[in-house]
Amino acid sequence: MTTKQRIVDQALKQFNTDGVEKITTRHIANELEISQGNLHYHFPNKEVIIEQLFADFIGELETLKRFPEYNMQDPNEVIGSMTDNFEIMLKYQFLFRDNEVVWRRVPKIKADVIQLFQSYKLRIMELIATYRQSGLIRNEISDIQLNYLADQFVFNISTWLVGSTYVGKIKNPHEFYAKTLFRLWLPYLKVEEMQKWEGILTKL
Amino acid sequence: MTTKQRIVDQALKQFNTDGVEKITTRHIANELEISQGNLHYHFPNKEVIIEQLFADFIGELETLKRFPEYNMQDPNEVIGSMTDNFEIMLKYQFLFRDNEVVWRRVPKIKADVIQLFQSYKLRIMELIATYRQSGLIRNEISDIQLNYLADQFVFNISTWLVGSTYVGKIKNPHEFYAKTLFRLWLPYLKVEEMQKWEGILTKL
DNA sequence: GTCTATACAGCGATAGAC
DNA sequence: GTCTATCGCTGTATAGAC
Repeated sequence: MTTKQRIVDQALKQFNTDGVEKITTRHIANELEISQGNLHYHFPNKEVIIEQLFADFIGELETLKRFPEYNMQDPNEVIGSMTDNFEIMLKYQFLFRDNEVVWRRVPKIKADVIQLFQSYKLRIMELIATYRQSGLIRNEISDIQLNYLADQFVFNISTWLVGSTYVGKIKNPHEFYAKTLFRLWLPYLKVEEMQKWEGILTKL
Repeated sequence: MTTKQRIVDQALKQFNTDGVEKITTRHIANELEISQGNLHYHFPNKEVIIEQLFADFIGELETLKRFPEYNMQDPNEVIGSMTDNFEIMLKYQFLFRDNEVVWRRVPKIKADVIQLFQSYKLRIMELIATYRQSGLIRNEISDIQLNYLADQFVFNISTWLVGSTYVGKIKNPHEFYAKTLFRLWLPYLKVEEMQKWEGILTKL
């Protein structure tokens, strides 16, 4: 492994555990037992390390299957899709837990993250439309409320890493919160479908 | 106004706009046109200022009417109750936007905030039980799902200030998100009730 | 209570030897 | 590519005069 890669890996580790504002280039260098001078040879400053980590995050997201490749009529695949996404977010959790700190240092990341979640909303709205055409969704639910449902999905996706700290430790948080996210659907489904989906959930 | 109070007010202002990790005692003193030495006479360090602000936050929360004093059968009062809470959270928003940074500096605040939101969950569960007894809630909804609804309320309350930054600027965010929170109820209500409540919402 | 002055530690960044 | 040495800046904290 190259020194450059070791720096990135170690930075991620320490950002996640100790916070991006506390960890300095010195801390990272010390932990790796290399000199600061060496670290600064590879990265001129902390911002560039953060940018690299964000690029890695986006890169990993793009290795995932795309929505159309999942069979979203199958609840298990829906949960699987969410779990995959959440696992990557968990790996780069400092980007979301300390989002304000990161954004103040590297404003470009804010714009990119916002755009990312907006694209999620579009995909979820398409999914809702599909479910509706398939007759899964209750007829009494208004369009406004369905748009709200999409907002709630995005809201949960974008803030679960913050909200989870209020709840406490969980073994596999990415799996747990994927299932939690899935529960958002239930009261919007027709009764038979709701009970079927809830059955799947309790068996997992 | 005493110097001590002026320091607290100015600190809150700058923490909210520029971030608690960036603002130092020097910044606050400069902005107030007093010396650092003077500031340190009143507050030994930044942590104590933060603790003071948190105490003020709790103090303001306690001036609110308590749940039983609201008529929670009246949707308008439900929204009003949420709006009141959100307004105070908005005033002290750095505590929630930069929660991790604050907690790393003053760990006690983390424990207190977690406890606060847990007490919210209990109150919401009581409210759900009341609504259920009044026959407002759909019979098909399982107990697990109702517990989940309470979790969703707490989740939304604890993270709305984070989630709102992903959405964009809004004039009166505390009002807007109180209404948003209110919409969580709708798909859990019996149809006639749901339509009544949704009607109230669109009129506001 | 408020000021000036100062000490001290830690961070970011660079120069220069190997 | 890696090291040591060092500089300038900023943040925290204290001493002492008024």
